[in-house]
Amino acid sequence: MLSNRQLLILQVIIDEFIQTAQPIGSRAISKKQEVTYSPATIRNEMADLEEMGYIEKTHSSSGRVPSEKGYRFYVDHLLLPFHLSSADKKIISNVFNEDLVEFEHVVQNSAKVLSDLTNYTSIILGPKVFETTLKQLQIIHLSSNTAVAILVTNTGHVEHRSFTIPAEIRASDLEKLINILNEKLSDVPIIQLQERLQKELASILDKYVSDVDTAIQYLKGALFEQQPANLYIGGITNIMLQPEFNDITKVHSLYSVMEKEDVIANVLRSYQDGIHVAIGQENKVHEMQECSLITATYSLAGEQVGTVALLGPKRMEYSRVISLLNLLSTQMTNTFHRWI
Amino acid sequence: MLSNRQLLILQVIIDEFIQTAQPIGSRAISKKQEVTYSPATIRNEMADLEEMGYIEKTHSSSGRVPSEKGYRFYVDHLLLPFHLSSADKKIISNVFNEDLVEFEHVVQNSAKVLSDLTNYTSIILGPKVFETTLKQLQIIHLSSNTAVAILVTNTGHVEHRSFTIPAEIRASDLEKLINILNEKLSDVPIIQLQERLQKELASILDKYVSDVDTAIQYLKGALFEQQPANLYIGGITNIMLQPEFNDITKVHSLYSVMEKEDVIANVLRSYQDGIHVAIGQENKVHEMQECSLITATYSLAGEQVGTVALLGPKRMEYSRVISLLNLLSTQMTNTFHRWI
DNA sequence: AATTAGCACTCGTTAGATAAGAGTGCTAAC
DNA sequence: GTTAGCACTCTTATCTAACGAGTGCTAATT
Repeated sequence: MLSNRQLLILQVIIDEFIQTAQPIGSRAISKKQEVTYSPATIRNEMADLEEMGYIEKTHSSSGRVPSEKGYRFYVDHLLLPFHLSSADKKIISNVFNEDLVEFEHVVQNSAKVLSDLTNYTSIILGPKVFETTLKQLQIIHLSSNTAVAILVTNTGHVEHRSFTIPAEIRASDLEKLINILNEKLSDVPIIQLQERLQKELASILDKYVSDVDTAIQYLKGALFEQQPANLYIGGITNIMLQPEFNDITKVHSLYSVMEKEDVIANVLRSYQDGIHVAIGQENKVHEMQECSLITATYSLAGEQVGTVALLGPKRMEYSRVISLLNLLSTQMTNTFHRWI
Repeated sequence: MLSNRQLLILQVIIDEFIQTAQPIGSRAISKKQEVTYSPATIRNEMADLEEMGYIEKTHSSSGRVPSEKGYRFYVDHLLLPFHLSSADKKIISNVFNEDLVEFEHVVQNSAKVLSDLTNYTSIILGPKVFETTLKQLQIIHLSSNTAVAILVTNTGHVEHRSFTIPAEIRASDLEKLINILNEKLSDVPIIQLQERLQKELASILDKYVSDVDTAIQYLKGALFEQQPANLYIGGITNIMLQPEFNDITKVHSLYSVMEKEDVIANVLRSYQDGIHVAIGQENKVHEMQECSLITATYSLAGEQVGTVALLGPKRMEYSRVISLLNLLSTQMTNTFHRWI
């Protein structure tokens, strides 16, 4: 469909625009080493490329700018394998060489490193606690009527909730309840906990514990209400360095949506296995339609548990970013695998 | 020093500027109900106020704008007691009527409510874990050589760290260690934990546990390294709504410093008991010198444990904000007191 | 037949000029 | 002591002209 010359010109336009954020003119293209044609020839090809929708003008006599279709084609067909510098590789692997190993910790550091390396904004969706299994459940009394419930998973993740113990539940009953639960529910996937609590265990517990319904109700309330989204955002200010975001209203609308952790978490969750690139309007969240979002998933025991993403202008360094995400998600998967 | 008329005019200028963000002219002041003088008279007084440094011109024939000295005088001498609307009061007290009581939870909600009510950015420094006491210490094994250490305080705060257990420590020793620690260290202030661990307990533990040094070393590493700052920021995008921040570079520099949690935490910690107002250059952090920061502290058992703050333009609604902070910090203190 | 040089044309950007308007300082009158 | 009046200053908005980067088209060249 596209001639080799058109491919070359499209590639040059996008590469150049990614660097400069300025419309590219025929003269500038002609001057590039790999291009051997005169500006006039290039103008003809550019007119064709524009007709096909791969590039656009900002006004009638301006140079050309990639369209979203252009970026899409570039990402799908023109991406050259990018060789990460050994410095970059080292910085990333350093994240995984720390001694105190913990999901949250690794994830947070990864977010920071990723945003520092790219000057984009990194978003990491932490492991879904639901897909891990229960290691231990504990209730620790703070005073006569308050306590904190702690849930530890096999991945070292800790969830906790404080709650007030209603007068009608006896402390000894709560103790018994927890003992039984630990015995019965150890290594059960978190996602099944609620169901198991209700269905299988109610009858058993009934024998030992009085007023089991209320107790379970409170336990559920304590443990499952308001699961936090587990989202880490790094380098959020980087977006303001991009020339396409020197308009405060654009930054404001983007930042407002970034504050809504549940919205962002849902966006990331909607991308499964592998690397995904959403360019501009391809993003469903309206406020992100001036941006590109690149996501990669990481896994634990073969099960995909989280997402690493980078948010930047449509004019992103796709090649480098994809390589970085690839490396990082692989390393995360490897590291977490070792822990089980 | 200042005549009543000058006080009145200064008050009107600042009140008006806080609302409009526009320089105030003599004509506008004269039109105010409470002012009975002609523009010419007011111009004379304004010239005097300017000479004394309370107000400034933006250019030679502009209206006047409060100087930082003016704001300082306003805050110190002209602040009228502000009557919060009952709606505001209700919104705040609702934060404390939730059932699931927990420091983090209350603090986070407070930050959100505060920024929503004011349209400024709220910053809350969570309770210093050091000033609370240990309730329980736990080690939960994840696998043969990894575990998570959990520390619960009397305030329902939970700290946790994952760590790898070195080969030279026996699991049974770790168990014994924890048992002894729980027995001996219950209700000890967290801040003293490290010291007590090292000095008083080493000898006792020595009898029961082999290679106690290594074990303690690892425990300390797991518990005390990298204490997170415990900082909650709400409504960070609100700053962009202020006309003085429609320059992207200003927003960027401010946001960059807001990302450095340790810097912000130190700033807040530097203000003790009561309400403090830092206006513009009075802020030590350079990036905040276009802003005003108002802080209030809250206490637990008579001990000040955290700080609530609002960051906005110098042109802040000081009166309302101070009332809100007062109410909120009092409520926090009361609520937390009840929990002990 | 493909490529390129040449040229008229378009449009955004910048600089300067002008006018309007808001506000001041000062003087003289009240 | 207060105020009306007026000349003056400075900002802002609008307009115009010149400039330049880049295009599209045509005709010449390879």
